[in-house]
Amino acid sequence: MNLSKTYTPSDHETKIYELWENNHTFTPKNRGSKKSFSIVIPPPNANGNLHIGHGLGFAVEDIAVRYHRMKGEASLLLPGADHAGFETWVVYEKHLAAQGKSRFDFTREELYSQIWDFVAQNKDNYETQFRQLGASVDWTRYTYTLDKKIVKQAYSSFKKMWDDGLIYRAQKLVNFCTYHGTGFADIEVSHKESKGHLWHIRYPLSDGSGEVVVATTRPETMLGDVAVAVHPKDKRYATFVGKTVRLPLSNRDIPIIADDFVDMKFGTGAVKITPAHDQNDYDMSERHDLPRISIIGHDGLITHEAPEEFIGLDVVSAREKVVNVLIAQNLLERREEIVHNVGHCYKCGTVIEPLLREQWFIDTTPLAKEAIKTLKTNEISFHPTVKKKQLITYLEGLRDWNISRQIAWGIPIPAFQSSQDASKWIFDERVTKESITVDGVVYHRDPDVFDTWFSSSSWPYATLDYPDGKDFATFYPVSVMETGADILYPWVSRMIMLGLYNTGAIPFETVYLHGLIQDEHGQKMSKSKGNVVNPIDKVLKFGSDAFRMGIISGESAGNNRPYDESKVVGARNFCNKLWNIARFVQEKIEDDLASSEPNPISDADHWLLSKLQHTTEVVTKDLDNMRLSEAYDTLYHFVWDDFASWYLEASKISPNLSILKFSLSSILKLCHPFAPFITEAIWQELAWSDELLIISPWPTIPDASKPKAKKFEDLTYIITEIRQLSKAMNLSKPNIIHQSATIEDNADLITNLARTGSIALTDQGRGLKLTSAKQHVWLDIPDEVLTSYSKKLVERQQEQIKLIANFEARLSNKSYVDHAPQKIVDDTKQSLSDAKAVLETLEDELKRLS
RNA sequence: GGGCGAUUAGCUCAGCUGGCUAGAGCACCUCGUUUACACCGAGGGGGUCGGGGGUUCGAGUCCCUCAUCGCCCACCA
Repeated sequence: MNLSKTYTPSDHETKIYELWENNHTFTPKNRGSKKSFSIVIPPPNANGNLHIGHGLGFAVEDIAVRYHRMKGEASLLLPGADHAGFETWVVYEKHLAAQGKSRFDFTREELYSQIWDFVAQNKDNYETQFRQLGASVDWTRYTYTLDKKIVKQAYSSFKKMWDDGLIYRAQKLVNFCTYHGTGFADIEVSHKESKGHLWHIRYPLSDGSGEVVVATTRPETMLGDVAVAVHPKDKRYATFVGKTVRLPLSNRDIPIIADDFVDMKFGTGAVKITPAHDQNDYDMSERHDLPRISIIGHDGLITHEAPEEFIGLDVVSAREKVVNVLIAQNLLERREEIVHNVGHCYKCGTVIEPLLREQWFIDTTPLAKEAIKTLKTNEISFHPTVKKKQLITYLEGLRDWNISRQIAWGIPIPAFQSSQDASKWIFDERVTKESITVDGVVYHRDPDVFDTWFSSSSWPYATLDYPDGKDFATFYPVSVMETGADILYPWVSRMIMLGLYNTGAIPFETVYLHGLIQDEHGQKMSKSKGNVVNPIDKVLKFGSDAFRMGIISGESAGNNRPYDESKVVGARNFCNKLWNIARFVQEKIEDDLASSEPNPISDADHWLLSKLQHTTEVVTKDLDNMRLSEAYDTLYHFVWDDFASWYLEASKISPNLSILKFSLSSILKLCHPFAPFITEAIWQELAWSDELLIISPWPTIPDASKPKAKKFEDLTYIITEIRQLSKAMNLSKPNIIHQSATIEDNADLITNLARTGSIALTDQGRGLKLTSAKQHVWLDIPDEVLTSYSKKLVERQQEQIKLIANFEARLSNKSYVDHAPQKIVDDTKQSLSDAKAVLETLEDELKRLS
């Protein structure tokens, strides 16, 4: 074996990943075992590069899967890629624009196939990045969201809902982006506070007996007004209800109606009603049976429904012109500045227009009801728990889901419209045909595609070959759904609804939501701000293991967190520590290939074994509960502080090869889920190891002698105190005298670790007595030297006095002694007597000095 | 307008069901070439856990309230 001084990740990572892959270690084994563990990866956009959120997500997922794999469970991490309908569409449109073209230059089929190729070009890139991050995904089960089985599932979900009457087609208001030319679900609209105006416009009564002043933020929509509404109890307008006003500009007579919805306190208390361009007004039109006049088209321009002079204007120009005409006719009473919420397209920022359009909708009421019921019975656990409550609240207020999208890139909706009766639609999967003939009637294909979230709602079981696949039987429900907290509503909620609806079972047992990684200043990362941290850059710079440990360090479910490179650096250093620990152990063991069971002899051996046992228990429990950061922290300190700083140092005096071997092996196993590459790289170098670390069993640690472990523990306190005192008094190799067999037995150890001079037994103590352990140990120093330390002694004396007062007060409180658990009271008594002993020692020394 | 979260060392954060004489990493200070590691070793300084009130023998941890910051949802024209 020949390990270099520092660990160089790039020398190993590619080779190690190939080693795992070539040995098919990612494909689940032990299918017959009682337990299985599965995670299906939230498929990243096949077209894009992985971002830091994926880096975090994969780290969490891969740690969990590697742990369960080592526990001997059939473990699956299923990789995938998302065609990401709208997201990719946006990218491709930019790509077209760069070539001076647009979507209007091609047919839908042409676009679809062009984008297919465009995405395929990036596939290699994408898979390379998965490998660089060390994700132990089973490539044989790689699934693309446009794979046949996923499309098939989308169609069968659609058909089932159609048959169950949950799918309906209706002309309703749709959130429409006029730039991208497509509608969105409510949840995809991004609301932003914007400055605007509230315009007060005079609407004269048709009979000339007066006027009603309405207040609106969108004067141009008055071209589509069909009524004016007031509150039924509003005395100001009581006599107006039932009359009509002559709508300015359009010169139509429209009724004044009464409706509870109107807020008397807002504006003038009179609202103009434009059902085709406002959700509230639409709802009111349903209640009062009002017509709907669309005056803004899907192109964002004023339609022919409007008066001649406005036709073809965009919304902004139309607004300006309407206002000018109103001013000219003296119909504008005043203008008020206000701040209100306006919906925007989350991609391009265009103001979303609510427009009338025929779309496919899912009646979500029964689906949400089932989901809420399931959530309330705690069948699915959440990290963090608070998200479940939020999800229930969201589902309780859910509106029907518009699943039609007017883009070319996506799964075509398998529905055809009758050429004879526009209201008649049939389900048919022959979507590659523009029209089909059924029973002599010609039907035309719906040109729209599904909302991507609709097909991805079935991801947990469609990937596992629902309903008949072996994987479905073994791995469903998925053990952990790990994803970003930001897609709780659009994705997680729908997977639960659709999973229950389609399979009759929960889609996953646990939801783990990670927060957003922000830049180092807590700002959201975005390309436009130029503050994006590329995970692959960090992998190349610090190593894959360092990146993943750095990124999960401090991770707590659901919390957003700034990227902290110092954690990655710390993790890189930790990797190097592991490397050098291995070098040291290998050097001691040399070619001793005899495999031997751990055979603890010295106090240090017992101490190390008991620490290792405790660490293993804690780490196992934390991993079971997805407390990854805590597990990592525990391991880090065990490896660095207990094993390297104490045990290895002690081993320099008298090495126990069996314990060195056993503990290094155990450490590599425990660290493997967190740092897969370096642990495997070391494992492959070890003379005594066999097989592959990735599939070796999770460690079990034998019991050690508690009293012996305690003896070493005391030694660590004594050594630390000697170091402290030496430093404080600037001593070089102080001599030690004592009356302790433990010290006698471990004199060499103390000499080396505490850098002391001679160590000798004594009848009579002198110098400075140590206070950290029960053994009688003195630093053999003259009183003159001790005097220099007296100030510190007084400080320590004061501390002890305070402590003692504290403990005594507690123990003299009868309520405390009566109510607190016995163990707590005993501990306090122990602490008190310890503190008193320390104080006594300190006071003796001070007395002598004075 | 509703809902949720956060506020602990200079920075980023742990602290799960109340027992803490409050922790970690980084940063900072001092010393150190002891043959695994300077991506290191040893030692050290630094916090009245946002303010106020309450429950309790005991509160960073539970409750109320205020303040500040953040996120999400919502149809105030």
